[in-house]
Amino acid sequence: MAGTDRLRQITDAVRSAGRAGVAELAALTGASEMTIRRDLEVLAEQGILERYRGGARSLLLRGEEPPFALRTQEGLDAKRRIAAEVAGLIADGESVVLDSGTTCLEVARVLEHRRLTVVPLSLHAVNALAGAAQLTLLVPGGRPRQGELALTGPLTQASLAALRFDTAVIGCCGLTAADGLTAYDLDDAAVKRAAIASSRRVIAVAEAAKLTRTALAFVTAASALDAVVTDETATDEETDRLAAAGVTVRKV
Amino acid sequence: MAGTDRLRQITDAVRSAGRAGVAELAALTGASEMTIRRDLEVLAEQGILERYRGGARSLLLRGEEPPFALRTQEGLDAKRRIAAEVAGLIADGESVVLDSGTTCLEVARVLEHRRLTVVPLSLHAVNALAGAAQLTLLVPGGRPRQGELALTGPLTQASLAALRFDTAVIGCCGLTAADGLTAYDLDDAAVKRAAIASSRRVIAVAEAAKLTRTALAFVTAASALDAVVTDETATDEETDRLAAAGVTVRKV
DNA sequence: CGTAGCGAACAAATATTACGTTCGAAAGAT
DNA sequence: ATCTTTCGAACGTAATATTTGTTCGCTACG
Repeated sequence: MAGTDRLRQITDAVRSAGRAGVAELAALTGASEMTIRRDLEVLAEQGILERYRGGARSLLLRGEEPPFALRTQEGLDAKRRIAAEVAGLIADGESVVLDSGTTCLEVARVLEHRRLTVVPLSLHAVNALAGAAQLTLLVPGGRPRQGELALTGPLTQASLAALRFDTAVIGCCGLTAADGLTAYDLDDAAVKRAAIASSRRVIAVAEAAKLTRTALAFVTAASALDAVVTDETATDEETDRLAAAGVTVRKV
Repeated sequence: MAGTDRLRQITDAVRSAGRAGVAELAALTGASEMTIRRDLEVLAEQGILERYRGGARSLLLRGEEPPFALRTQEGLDAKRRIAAEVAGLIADGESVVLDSGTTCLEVARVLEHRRLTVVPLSLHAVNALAGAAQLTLLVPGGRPRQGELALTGPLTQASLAALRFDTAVIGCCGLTAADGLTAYDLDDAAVKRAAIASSRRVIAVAEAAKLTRTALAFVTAASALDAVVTDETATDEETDRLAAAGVTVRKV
């Protein structure tokens, strides 16, 4: 799909200016106005922007998390490498709780043909694993959040409380030695905590960018993590601080 | 896809004869042997048949339930009509538990844009409803059964026990006044019972063919049902008996 | 060790999707 | 109320993906 690139352009333009006109976007992308309108329709459906006559305004507040569909594409290579590394840390036969988020989705894809018990906390991962014959898939209950399809709420908490895992693979929005592992969404954070509480070992996955960020909801201190897998662009400064907190850090 | 028709032909031929050769199937369908081999590969992956050198043998035991992918297509019209009728019986704002099975999947599709709280017992229905903005989707926990993707097990039971519904829409494998509502799978039957136990009103959906069948696992007596929606090809004989048991019967 | 069947690789045909253009209708401006 | 602009449905075309057939070296089985 050549349109993906254009959708990105439109999203960026609308987000940075707050709003943009159809003609303007057509000139920017080189596509016809009709195509732009169709794109805007798609993006509006994803909740990324809001249409008005003649253009669209951004619904993405600065500082807010960009939508899932966008994040899946970003740094895909790094995510794949991280996922492969995580897969290497998990032994056959283990039971694993797999957090929501795009990085964890890549982990799901890598685990598809392994002999494991996996409990994914996002429907995206559930779908990725639904066809796997070897793997024992267990779905926790919960309310899927729009777009993200992350399961949260009392049903999720109850499901996790009823289970015990060898390993938790946890994604995050921010992770620093000082502020610990943080998330944007409070409900998500509660689920992550429940997953960690039911697990013997915790592996956090975080692209380099996240090691310099702190999000709203505190999940757990860095010292509670057993391992962090990040990508090679992470600075030693950050990773050394995590290592000092007693975490095994892997850059890939 | 023109191939769907051919897959059906192959499935039928292999099932009725027990096994069939590649050349034979190529002659039957008018396709090349290579195409037949590819088809057999697909069907083998779905667990419908088993390949051997020169052909394939059926894995579908007589009397056993055919796989999900096949059943979705069968009597689709009747299922759609039944689904529309069920949708009419449900008022906005209700909370609904929606059983697994192909007929209930059609019900899910019809409910997509309604303002309801829906708890589907199959991941197929979950996926059909995941994009719906109006609708409050709640996923029960559980272990998805291969192909069917029906959620079963203690997690499902626990999720259902924690909820109360206005309406349960229940599918079945067999439904007669004498034997009640029955299912092929014991775990499924347990989930159906739990769903019924948490619901104020129970609507059963059943194509006409099911009104003459009885499957292994007993779920509930016909008298426990509030309504049955079936298609027009159902005989009065059957529907009258159900009506006599105190069930409202709708033929569409 | 020969032969029938297999499946990878390539090529052709076909279906699907994306895109642009036109045009009648609707929204907003004057 | 009228005019202008934008919208989106409908259609045709181009690009792309999927399906199907053919060839050919390889493998399993007799």
